[in-house]
Amino acid sequence: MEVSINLETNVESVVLQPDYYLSNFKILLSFVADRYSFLLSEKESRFYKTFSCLSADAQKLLTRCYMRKGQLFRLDKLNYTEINDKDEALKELINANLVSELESQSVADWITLFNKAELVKAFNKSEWKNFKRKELELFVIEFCENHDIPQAIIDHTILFVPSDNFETYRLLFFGNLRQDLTEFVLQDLGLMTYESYSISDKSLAIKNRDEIDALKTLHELSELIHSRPEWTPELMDQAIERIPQLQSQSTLYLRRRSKIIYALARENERMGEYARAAEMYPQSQHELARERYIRCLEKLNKPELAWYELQKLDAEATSFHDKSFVLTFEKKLAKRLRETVKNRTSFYIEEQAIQLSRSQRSVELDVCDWLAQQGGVAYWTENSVFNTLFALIYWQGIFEDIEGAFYNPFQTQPADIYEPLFITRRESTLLKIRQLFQDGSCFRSHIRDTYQSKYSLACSFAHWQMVDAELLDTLLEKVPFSDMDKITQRILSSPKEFRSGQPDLIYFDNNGNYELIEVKGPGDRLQNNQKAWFDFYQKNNIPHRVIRVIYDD
DNA sequence: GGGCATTCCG
DNA sequence: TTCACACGTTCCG
DNA sequence: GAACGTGTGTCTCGGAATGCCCGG
Ligand SMILES: [Mn+2]
Ligand SMILES: [Mn+2]
Repeated sequence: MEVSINLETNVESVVLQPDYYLSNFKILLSFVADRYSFLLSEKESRFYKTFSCLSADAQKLLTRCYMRKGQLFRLDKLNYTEINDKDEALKELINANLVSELESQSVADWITLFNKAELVKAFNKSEWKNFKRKELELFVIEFCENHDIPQAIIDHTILFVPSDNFETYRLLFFGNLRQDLTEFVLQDLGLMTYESYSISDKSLAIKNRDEIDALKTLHELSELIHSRPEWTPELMDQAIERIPQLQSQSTLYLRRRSKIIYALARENERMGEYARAAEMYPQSQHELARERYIRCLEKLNKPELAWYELQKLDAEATSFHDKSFVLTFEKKLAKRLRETVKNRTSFYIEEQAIQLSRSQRSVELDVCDWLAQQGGVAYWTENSVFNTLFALIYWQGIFEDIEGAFYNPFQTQPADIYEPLFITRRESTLLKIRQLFQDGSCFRSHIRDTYQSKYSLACSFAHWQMVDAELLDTLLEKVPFSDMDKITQRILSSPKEFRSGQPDLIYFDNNGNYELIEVKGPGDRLQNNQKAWFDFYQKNNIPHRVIRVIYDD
């Protein structure tokens, strides 16, 4: 039986209104004003009122600025045909205190707004022409210390458009600061379609005022870390100083704070600051924080404490990663402390070595071809196959209207998907789904129905382009339901831990069998999360293989 | 002038 | 705003 | 072998414009 697919909407046929972005911006503002007014400061509430009273031109100009990067703009670069009277709009915005002309004389503020040619010309220094951007900036800065800023620069009107109010609205609307107004456009153009869950009045991303400021700070720290700066002790001090100390049980807040603390502590390790790192890790709920903490204790010459923490971790360890860490690290510590270690069986798996001649393509594709020569067909899918099946099977649970799970219209997964309570909150729905499978015959139609009705809807686990209708048919035909069920149940038990680590290939031979195959190049080895899956396959009689490629040179 | 990254836009 | 994976180097017992 | 750092392809799309660098 074939799986048919709804045709996607024709992207070309969609034409947006000239003021599409203003409509979207207004939707965002009113959504927040309706749901979160109890969190807004006086200033933020006034912002909404003030904005609403502006002329359409002024609203458009301000929104256009918010859509751009940064808070400083050259007036001559703000050109929009749909704005009738830019100068009048600007006057309005300045009167409303939403925009001001830049007063700062600081070079660093305006220098990025000019390109090299403009700077060379404005300073009338043709000898600077061949400098690289970085060098040129140094000369400009030095020159401005002793001279007036050239008229050619001053002649440009530079606008300062503070975005802190908008950032608050954006944070409350999305529940994060990574999404922005382009979400609306992508949806309107039909490039992205979201599941139509309902968002109740009580389903809020943030519930305390203090969390707003804390989350903003965490986002700034996250951007700092992501920019990979040169970590000097001073910079690190400043960063750590900024970590919010707010006591809140909000999982959103704790998760993001834990991530920042972990990243900064890890950076302290690289700087050799093990003592400080060891102070930080216990404050983080990051899944690797306990391991790093113990490593730091060992570096700090506290093997007894490290041993104690390691035994504690061993008793509580649930993840394969923690267990294998305990296994290797206790040997190292035991030697030092003359302790004895329990005899544990470590993971082992046989590899099949094959010899191939070098090609231009990836080793995975080489093995796909090799398998095809043996008969049958192989797909390079990594995690996408079983994550997609997981989504298809448990879709109704994943997108169930649970309070707090969905708080903006552009989510690809519920907010609590990585929490242990995810399953408990959806217990009855998940049970109903499982009951469908009691007689073992309904699962195919359940999966097919979901595939057909939800096809192309955005879900962080569903990879529609990777698992096309043909592959889905093959899967349903060749993979026994009991295997599919075991694997997807495992993903359900901890989506965060088990959404990765699945092998490279899925292979279907000519005798109706399937097999999960990990390809390893000459210098590559199984990673921990890959071992965890193979361990699971071994214990559950799921067909699996590791193929080691050797190139004949 | 080509190659590449970033930004803006719909 | 990654994240998942592969690959190369260094270090140590 | 263990541990670490880094590179690469996914990136929520795809095109146009801009800016920078580098080699001819
Ligand atoms: Mn792989
Ligand atoms: Mn592989």
